[in-house]
Amino acid sequence: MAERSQYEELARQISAMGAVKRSLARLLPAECPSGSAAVLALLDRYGEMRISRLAELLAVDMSVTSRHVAHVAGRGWIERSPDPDDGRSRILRLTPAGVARLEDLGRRTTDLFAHHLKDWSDDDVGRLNALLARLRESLGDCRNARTPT
Amino acid sequence: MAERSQYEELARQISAMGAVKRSLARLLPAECPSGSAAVLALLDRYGEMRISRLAELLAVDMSVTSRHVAHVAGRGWIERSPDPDDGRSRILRLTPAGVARLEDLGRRTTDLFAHHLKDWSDDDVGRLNALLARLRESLGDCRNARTPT
DNA sequence: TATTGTTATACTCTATAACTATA
DNA sequence: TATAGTTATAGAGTATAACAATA
Repeated sequence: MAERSQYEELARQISAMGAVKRSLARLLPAECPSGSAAVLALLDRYGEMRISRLAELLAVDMSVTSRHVAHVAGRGWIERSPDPDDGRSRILRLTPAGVARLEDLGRRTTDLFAHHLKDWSDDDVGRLNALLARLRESLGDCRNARTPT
Repeated sequence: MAERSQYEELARQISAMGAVKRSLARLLPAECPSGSAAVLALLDRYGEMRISRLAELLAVDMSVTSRHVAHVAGRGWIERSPDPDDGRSRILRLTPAGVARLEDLGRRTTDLFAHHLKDWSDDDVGRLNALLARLRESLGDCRNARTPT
């Protein structure tokens, strides 16, 4: 259990990550905004899946996911085939064009980090990745169990 | 210098922080959205300042900052006094009502973290805070030096 | 002429709710 | 009746550009 002031500092840091996120987003071509890029990245990492699963991984509502998916499908970066087990669903899968697009995106972000994070060690980046993953897991179920005003 | 795959993982983690940020935002009263909360927090931490300085700290355009400031000023949480050294500027300062509002916000976020981050040590939280601060510093000047498409 | 700040406009991302189709 | 997905609508946050006032 950490001190209260550390929690407030953490809240400030999280809030300020928006600026970092925007830096990354500015790297992207106008045709492929960050929502689209996230869809492609997850399909690459976890393989084909349905929209509901994608929405879970993105941690956004299914309606939002549906729009992002429609966007990338319209560009030919993914294909939607019928789900043999459930007529209501379709299976999403990267196309070769989607893979190519994703490789381009990976190159852009890698270039940015390689330039600005020159003095970070492999371990530094790994530690940050691990802590962020843990943070998301710890806060993962905030969505449903809360006390708003 | 870290490996390429770690950079791509970092990009994914940063992108996914949006969900964590929204969890925090859902704690806030409707009257005080996250932009307003950030203004109050920075004025508390750094003391009175002008809009342009606030925009720098928020890492957001001055036009955006201007709107957030108008919102919190309208609620009486900050006051704007003329800048004796520059007739174009005004000095922003927390009011007692703003301090009270901020204390309430701090209580909410602290409660959330205390509940969900029970198994985090003081050092864990401190390490994450330090790494996030360093990340923002390393990427701090991305805004002006880039190669979009 | 340059800078501080404000406002108008537009775009992205998001959630809620209503709706269709299938289970 | 319940679930997967889509679409319409609304709201927050942001950037760009045009503008006012002062330096």
